[in-house]
Amino acid sequence: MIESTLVSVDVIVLRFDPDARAVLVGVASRAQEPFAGELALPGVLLARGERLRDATTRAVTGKLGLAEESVTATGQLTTFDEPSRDPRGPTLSIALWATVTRPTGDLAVWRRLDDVPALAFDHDRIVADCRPLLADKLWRDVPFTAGLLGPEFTTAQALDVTESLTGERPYPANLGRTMDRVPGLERTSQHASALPKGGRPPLVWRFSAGVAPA
Amino acid sequence: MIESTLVSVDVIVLRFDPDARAVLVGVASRAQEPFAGELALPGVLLARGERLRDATTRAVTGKLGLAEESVTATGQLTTFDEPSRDPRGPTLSIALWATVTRPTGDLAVWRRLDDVPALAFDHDRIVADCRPLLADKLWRDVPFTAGLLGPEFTTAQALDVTESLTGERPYPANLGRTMDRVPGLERTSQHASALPKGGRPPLVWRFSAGVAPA
DNA sequence: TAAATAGTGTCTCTGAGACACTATACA
DNA sequence: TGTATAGTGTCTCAGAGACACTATTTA
Repeated sequence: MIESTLVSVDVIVLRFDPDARAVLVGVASRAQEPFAGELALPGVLLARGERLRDATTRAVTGKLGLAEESVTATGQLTTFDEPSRDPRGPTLSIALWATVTRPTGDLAVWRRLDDVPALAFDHDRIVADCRPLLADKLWRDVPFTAGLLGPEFTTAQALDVTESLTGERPYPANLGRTMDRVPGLERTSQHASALPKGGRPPLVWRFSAGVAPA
Repeated sequence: MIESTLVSVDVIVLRFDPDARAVLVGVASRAQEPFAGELALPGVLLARGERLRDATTRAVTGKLGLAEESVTATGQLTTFDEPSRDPRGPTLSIALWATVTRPTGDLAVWRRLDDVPALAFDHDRIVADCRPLLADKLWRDVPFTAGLLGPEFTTAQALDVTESLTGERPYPANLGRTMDRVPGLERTSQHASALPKGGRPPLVWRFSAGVAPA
């Protein structure tokens, strides 16, 4: 019988912060060696028979201190198999994404996706390699998009999220046409509450019931 | 210490057969229980510290009986985590692709990608879920494309491969423009040898040295 | 010359990008 | 009325798709 590899699950936890007008990544200070005290992506060892989705939730709740209900969507990215990535020995790392709602009283350090600090293990590489994959999901992967933006949002917020993920801010008219083609997303005629600094109140976009997160 | 999950690697082995004018998948009859005698994708358990690339080669050589040199390119697809997928107990399955050259004296059963027979485990599902991912790689993932078609090929062969993977046969002129934009692929002015049934001899496309498989 | 195959020129349609212009709020 | 924000109409350009037409071989 072959001795099997350990499998860890490392999660890129994303959240849109309307005040910061940016997508944030949740990382946490490591409690134990190796890399104690350094920032790292939340990760756990996959238990025998455990689903990836469950391990993702376990990492987000256990390492970032978020409530289970705040996880709005999850999914796979890629697998990293460099044997020396963990000094304790060879482990496979399955990279996953999770979108979460604004947390209350969590342990996480939230940093802008375009300004992620140095992380432990090979987590810098995981973030770098997975960023294009995440950017590609926006407006194409409906659960990802709905999980990130929530059931209702304005065009300006959609612009902010797009800029955070792709690095480029599209023209509003063009983004509007992109959104018109997203299944389950509809342009409402409802106006959002007025802005603090004046200006025309924005219209609201809404994901229909089957698609929107709880 | 958490008891860790077993990780298996299941490979979708692809090869272009110019005579059949189609992309073929290599499967093999299982030698042992469970599912002894049934066809299955070549797969192995990932050893501790083993790279995915090495496990892929091991599966292709061990289960299909191909030479190591016939593997021209490999890559990741997705991970399947359904706990009941293997009756022996919960295992994670990492699906990978490999492209190979025409084998000599192998154990494999080669079937057209559009006519894959019923397979053991959840391999039907793996093939079904991964087909769109494979189709998406053609002309976009250069190692995949070069591995499948080899260093030199004709437009007609490119049409056959495209039809096998996507289900639709493009117009030659349009496919030519797609290929013009593939980095490392060049349209030569060299004619292939004349055809058995008459007709204009086709031009040859060539992958440049750094890109083409050995 | 007919049949079979290969290759090209070009029209159309769609979607991304760019930008000027219009609309609606607060001070 | 000025400033700040939001939203729209439309031009342009690139790429996908479609197709008619031309080219080169064998029988």
